[in-house]
Amino acid sequence: MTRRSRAEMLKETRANLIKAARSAFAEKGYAGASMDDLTARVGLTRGALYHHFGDKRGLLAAVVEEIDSDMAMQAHEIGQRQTNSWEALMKEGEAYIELALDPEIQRIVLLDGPSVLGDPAQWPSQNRCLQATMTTLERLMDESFIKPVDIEAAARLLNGAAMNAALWVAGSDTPEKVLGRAIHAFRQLASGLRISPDR
Amino acid sequence: MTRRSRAEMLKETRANLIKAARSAFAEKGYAGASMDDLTARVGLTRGALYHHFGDKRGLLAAVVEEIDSDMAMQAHEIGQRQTNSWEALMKEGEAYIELALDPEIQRIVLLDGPSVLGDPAQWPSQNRCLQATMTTLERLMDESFIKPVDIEAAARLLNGAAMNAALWVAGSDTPEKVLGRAIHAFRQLASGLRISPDR
DNA sequence: GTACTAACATACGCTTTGTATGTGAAATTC
DNA sequence: GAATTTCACATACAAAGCGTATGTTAGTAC
Repeated sequence: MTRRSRAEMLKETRANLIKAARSAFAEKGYAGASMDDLTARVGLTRGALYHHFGDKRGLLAAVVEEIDSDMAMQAHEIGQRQTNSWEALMKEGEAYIELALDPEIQRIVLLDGPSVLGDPAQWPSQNRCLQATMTTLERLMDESFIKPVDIEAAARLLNGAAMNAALWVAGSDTPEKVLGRAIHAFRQLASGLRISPDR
Repeated sequence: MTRRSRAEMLKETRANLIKAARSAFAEKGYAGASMDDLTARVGLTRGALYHHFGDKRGLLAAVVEEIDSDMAMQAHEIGQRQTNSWEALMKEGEAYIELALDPEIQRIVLLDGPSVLGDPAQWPSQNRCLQATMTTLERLMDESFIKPVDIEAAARLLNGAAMNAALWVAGSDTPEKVLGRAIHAFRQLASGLRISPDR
């Protein structure tokens, strides 16, 4: 029998709303997205939304959490594929920059997110991207690849640089070209953390 | 006679509106600030606002331009006070971080600005902070203090790092302590651009 | 002094948000 | 297995805010 349990339907509704919100927020921006339209598009009304997420902000928080999680996973996985620890950090940073080329991520996480939810570093999702970078940095320090740095501070600045680079790339007329320049500069900056003054 | 010319009154009205907007946006955030309240506080109605700035966004743009200008001036001036070119860049960066501790700058320029007006680097004000950093970097390159880097790319990432650091500092429980950590990390990252592998 | 324009004020409609209340079906209790 | 509670929504309502269209008044040009 195709009968779905109540819990299953609940999860599906939540997922549907979040999915719709992702595209709506990405297209119209947070302020421009109408909750009536959003919910109607998945065959519901605002009643469902306020039941599940409390308010419009709550929905954005859920969306951001999901995207943030995705980003951290992908970037960290790419980093893990590297054998060289230093390259792992570099590729991870590059991955953030490239991931942020996605308009959805741009608009929702980089632009509207901070405005509505405040400093990303203090999001309930604890900014998994930051966590991932910190983990990588710790490993580098253990292996004496980098100077004894303040891990959190370094991770924050590195991430900030990467995110800003992403905005730059995405906003440019020739993203492909600018991407290369951004990545190169990222590597140069990061090299400031290394022990051996890289080549 | 205390008679003011028409042009003077116009300028004064604009200035009054911008001033009121600065505090209103800083306090309530862009979305939360009511244009009715805002204009009433300086003895006007929304009519004046829409006449001078077109719409709410236009007012924010004007406010951001003013603040951005102030920031760049102050930071650059601090940089110019240094005799050592490298220290100039460092102090300039530190100045940005410290300036951004001002809640007004935080909320308006770092959080709401990008959300409403888009990527700061593409603001009509051309982001004077970025321009200032680029100027300083160029000088450093001429004097062979730093490697031959992509000036724009380096400036963008540096600024991004600084701004992110500022958010971190401001959001922390012990801003004074965190400020030191942020500045130190900033210097370490920036050293990646130097030719001599600083001490 | 007449015509025009700049600098506002007033009035209105539309959209949107949040909340308060209703409802039916499933789950629980006994 | 009937009664009751609870969940997952829908509906209705009130309030606020934005933008626009339309006055209105004071200065300016000629």
